[in-house]
Amino acid sequence: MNHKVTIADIARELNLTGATVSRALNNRKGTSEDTRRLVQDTAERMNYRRDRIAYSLRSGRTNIIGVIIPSAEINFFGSVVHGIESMANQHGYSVLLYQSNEQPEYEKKGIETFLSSRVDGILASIAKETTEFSHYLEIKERGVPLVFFDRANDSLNIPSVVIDDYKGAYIATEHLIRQGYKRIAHIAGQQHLKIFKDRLEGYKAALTAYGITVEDELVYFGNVSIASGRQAIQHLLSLSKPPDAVFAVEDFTALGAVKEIKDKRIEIPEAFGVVGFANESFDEHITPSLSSIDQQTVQMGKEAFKLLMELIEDKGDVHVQKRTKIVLEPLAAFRQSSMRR
Amino acid sequence: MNHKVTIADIARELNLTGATVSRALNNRKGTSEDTRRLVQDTAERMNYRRDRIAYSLRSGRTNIIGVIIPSAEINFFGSVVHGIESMANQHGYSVLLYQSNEQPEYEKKGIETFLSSRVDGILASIAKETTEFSHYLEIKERGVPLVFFDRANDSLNIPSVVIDDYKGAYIATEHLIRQGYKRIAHIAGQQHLKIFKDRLEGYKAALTAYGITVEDELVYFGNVSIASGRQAIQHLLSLSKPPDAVFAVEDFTALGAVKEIKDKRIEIPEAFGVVGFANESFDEHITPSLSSIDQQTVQMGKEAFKLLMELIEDKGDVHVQKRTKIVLEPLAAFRQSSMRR
DNA sequence: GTGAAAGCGCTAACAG
DNA sequence: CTGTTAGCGCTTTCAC
Repeated sequence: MNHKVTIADIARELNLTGATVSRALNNRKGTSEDTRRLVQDTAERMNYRRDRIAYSLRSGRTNIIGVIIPSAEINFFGSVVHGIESMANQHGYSVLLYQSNEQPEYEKKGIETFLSSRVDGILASIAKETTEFSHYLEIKERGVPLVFFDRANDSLNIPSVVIDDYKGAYIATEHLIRQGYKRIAHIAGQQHLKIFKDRLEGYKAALTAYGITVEDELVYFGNVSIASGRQAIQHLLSLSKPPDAVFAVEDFTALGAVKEIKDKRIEIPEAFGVVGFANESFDEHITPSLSSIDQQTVQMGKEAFKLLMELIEDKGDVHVQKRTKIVLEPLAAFRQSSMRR
Repeated sequence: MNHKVTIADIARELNLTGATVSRALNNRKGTSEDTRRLVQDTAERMNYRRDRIAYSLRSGRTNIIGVIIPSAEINFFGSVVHGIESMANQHGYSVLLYQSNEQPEYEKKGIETFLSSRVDGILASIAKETTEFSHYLEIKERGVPLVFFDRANDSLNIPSVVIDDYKGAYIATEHLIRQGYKRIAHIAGQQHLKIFKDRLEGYKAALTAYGITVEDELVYFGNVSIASGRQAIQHLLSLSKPPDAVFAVEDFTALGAVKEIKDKRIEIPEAFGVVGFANESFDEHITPSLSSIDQQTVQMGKEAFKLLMELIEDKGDVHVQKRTKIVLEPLAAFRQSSMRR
């Protein structure tokens, strides 16, 4: 472990001063072509690497962004982080990762750490348990750019990147209609979460658009789980006029539905169609393969980073005040569970 | 955006000097109880937060570790990162995340960034395409602690945390034997990768231990994919004495095998047993659910961080030279595809 | 117990 | 075109 090479070392080596070496290394104007080359070659030879800490202290920029996700163990977020990091890397930024575990206390601690680390900007997906948002507003007050992804809160007036849940639900429902299913049910999620509410709305809108009456008894309110999907099917099939298809609010719920339908020896997709939401990796491997709606996770990460970077670079500009919301298109991922034709 | 509060601000407010404030904030000895309390209260009131950049520049410590993974999109690594970040957070460290995309060029760039950022230590899983390791050795030369997880290279003499692939394969094969299967095949992976080689060895060892002769024709060398699993089954079933069970090197291969076996109308697990490796999330949702070997991903992340932290704190100690290798126990995750009894 | 002063490594003013 | 000086915010000697 040899002593770390600093600008001063290079300066000494070449009988120059630190300032000149710094200028040469950064290709600032005011250095002769000769010295610049000389300095850069020497730096290379001595294996010099700029100290980002010192650079940051002096310049006020860290080229680091903080990212808060509920958990890296959730596929969805791993995928978004993949998009974020790829794009960040491309633009010379590093990613500091923090998990909220769905708890506001962790969120707060993460934000503390990020601010203390002087990150240039923050990307965050709000924890499920969070109901009070002052810690996010503090980021704003500190003048640090912030962008929400996936889990946003419109009332905070903070830029965000989300997907169009309403439209995704609409597409899913429309697909079932076009496949000739006559009574289409919906297994809904908790309605205090906007994404689930939007999906219910999208479902209703599609039915209405095709002249089909929305029947309350065909909407089952579950809690987003495999068990909930099973219960929903049990209930729905017990109706005097049972449905012949279901759009589930999310893939695990759809999976539960599929399992229950199979247990009841009802043929999928011939006698019963199923569509989920999220395009989980298991979708294509179960039998029958599960139709779903893709949320463009990687793209979401990329867009979120790009938006954040714009905010970082426009800082102080009037622009920053402009509320921005990027809404991504959900994509159809239809498979056996709903393809009757 | 009000001006950021510094130690100097607090000192001015209290007619003290920065040195005293710093001591008081950090509970260093040499400050009266009174001033300490006063300073801490004032800091709280003024909403002071220590600047990590300045702290790092002065102290030489960042409390940041760098983590290199192939991709955050791969479940396995998301899970390990979850373990790493949880443990790091608990110990006051932050995680800087970098994806290698399986390419050595990215690895090098990530290492550059980490060293330049003065991370206190580095955790890495080697990229598949990497065959030359000088960039990793440079970390060592720089005196920065490094620990490999999952994908390690024993010849580099660098501490690592891995799972016992040999034993996992042994357990899987033994289980099939105990379930009464008589001719057990193995779909192997590329043998230049140590993990796959170890699994083949474990398979052979289990057979031998139970007095069963290892037959070369029952070992199919595939390339780790669904398609490869299907091909393997086609080949194995065409033998004059076909197997009645298979241990696949990894879950996607096992999945391909299951699909092919089902297509051939052979009953699983009655007429044919299947065990995979990795305990992928789809395992429990396919039909029949897939038996597998769990790799303790979260635990791996936690152990890796703990080991790294020890190295960071023992730095300069003789200890550091001691080669350390933590081998985690693979866990049985047996399900329908192999449970005949 | 507190203050004064120096310095971590870098860059930006200002001179020359 | 290059050097001198100062300072980012913090901690740590060394005095008093």
